Amino acid sequence: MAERKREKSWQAGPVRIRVTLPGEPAAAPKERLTVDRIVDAAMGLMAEQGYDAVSMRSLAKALDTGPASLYAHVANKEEVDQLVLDRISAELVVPAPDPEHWDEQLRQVLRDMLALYRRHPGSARAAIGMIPSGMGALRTMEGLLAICDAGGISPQASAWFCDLAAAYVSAIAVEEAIWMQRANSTPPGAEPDHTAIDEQLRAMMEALPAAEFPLVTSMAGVMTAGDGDDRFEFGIAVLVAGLRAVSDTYR
Amino acid sequence: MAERKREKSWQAGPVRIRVTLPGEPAAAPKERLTVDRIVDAAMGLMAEQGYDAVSMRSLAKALDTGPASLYAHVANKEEVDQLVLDRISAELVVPAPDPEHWDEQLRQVLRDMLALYRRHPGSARAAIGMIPSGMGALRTMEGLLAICDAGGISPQASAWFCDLAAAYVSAIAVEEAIWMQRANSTPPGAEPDHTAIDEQLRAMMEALPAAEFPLVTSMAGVMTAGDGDDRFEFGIAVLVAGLRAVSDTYR
DNA sequence: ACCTGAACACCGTTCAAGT
DNA sequence: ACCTGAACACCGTTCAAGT
Repeated sequence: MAERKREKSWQAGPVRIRVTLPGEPAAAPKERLTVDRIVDAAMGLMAEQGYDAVSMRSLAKALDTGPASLYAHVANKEEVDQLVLDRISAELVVPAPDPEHWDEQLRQVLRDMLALYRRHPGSARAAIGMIPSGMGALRTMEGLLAICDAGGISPQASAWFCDLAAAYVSAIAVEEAIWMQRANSTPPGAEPDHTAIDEQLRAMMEALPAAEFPLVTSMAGVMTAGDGDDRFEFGIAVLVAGLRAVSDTYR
Repeated sequence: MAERKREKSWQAGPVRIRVTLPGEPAAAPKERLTVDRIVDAAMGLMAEQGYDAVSMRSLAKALDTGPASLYAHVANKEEVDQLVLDRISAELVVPAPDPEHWDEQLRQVLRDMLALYRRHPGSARAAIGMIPSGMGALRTMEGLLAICDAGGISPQASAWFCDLAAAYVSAIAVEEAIWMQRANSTPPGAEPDHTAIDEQLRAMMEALPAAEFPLVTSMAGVMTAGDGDDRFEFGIAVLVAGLRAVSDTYR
């Protein structure tokens, strides 16, 4: 880690020569703080220890300074979150629209969005309540609109669908992130262990008074069936089928 | 407030007689701490100042004790959130299923869920990542399953739809709550001022390079159209129509 | 059994001072 | 222009001590 820092400091910027006197321990030539380095550190902390581990103070420590130094480069923690999301969303590629397969394309983009959140554990938590105004998010929107258009979906329905889909995917991602953190000692990044929690949940539902909860008790199995992917696949199937069904009434 | 406390302390529990010596200032006879009073205080703080204003410390201050005292009645902050949600969810009434109007009934329950979150500002934030295991949430599930069943929806689709719907509604509610808090000085509780934010967002989209963002720029108007209710109405229309369309493939 | 004060290990943000 | 130390006003939780 410290090794990588030193390398970079030789690559970037004007060369800074440092004379190390014989006895003196080779003090790490402190690299200048930049927005990019702050974002790098934030993503690293998130990936390793989850969203809650990212604070202005932990960030500063990771960058080997005090928290106050960060404020010369970012306005506040919210801006850090925004920047992290911008960086991440650049990874998503939306395919050119194919009118024959617009619905499968739509579902695939939603799958890719969830995969993106999963690939960057903690990022979903940062996305809560964020208005997606970064270039990456806008590119994704443009792509989604193009696919909807190719599918003959009305503009109003397409536009609102972007909202709906983003809300759904991020909600699922946040849920997963929190479960993972709760089922602790699991390293963040892996998919949450649905089966373990579901087993408990199922037992709880079955133990409910059948008179008051006839359906929940009898359907406990089906309610806790499937892993995260199964449920997500159902979710995006509902969304896209619903969009098709509703499109004409929102012209 | 101190007045109300004194009243209650005379009503409930064994009578406690307090002799006040002439010169002594009439010290408020401190009411015993209970889980209910903690939940009351939490809901009050949330309603008045939003979710972030509820901390174990602010809660303790509102109850006129130190934070440590709370831990005799609740395990931690998460349990407080859980208890608040349990309390709130008891307010939701799910109608008896009417096979003729199952889809409208479903949409109405989702509307009521959002209304519930709005009526208790901050509650949506508490719901993030919470597994709905309280009695209120389970009753709501039972009701939703009954309506789906009346509509001929397959059990697997019904079960997963409960998840999907809950995720969507709470995501919207959280979004609204955060926007409201950001558009500060607005008292929590009212609907967020969509028009103001959307005007800005629309201008931003229209200012984008048209070559790279042909659809976003040309559809800026339609993308920012409608208030929260319009968008939510679209969302639940998509959800319910999608459920109908997809039901048979999930048997 | 319930409550308390004090402490521990944290937060985000600001600001005067340094280089 | 950029960085720093120190401070301000907070967090959740624990724990020994009191009643």
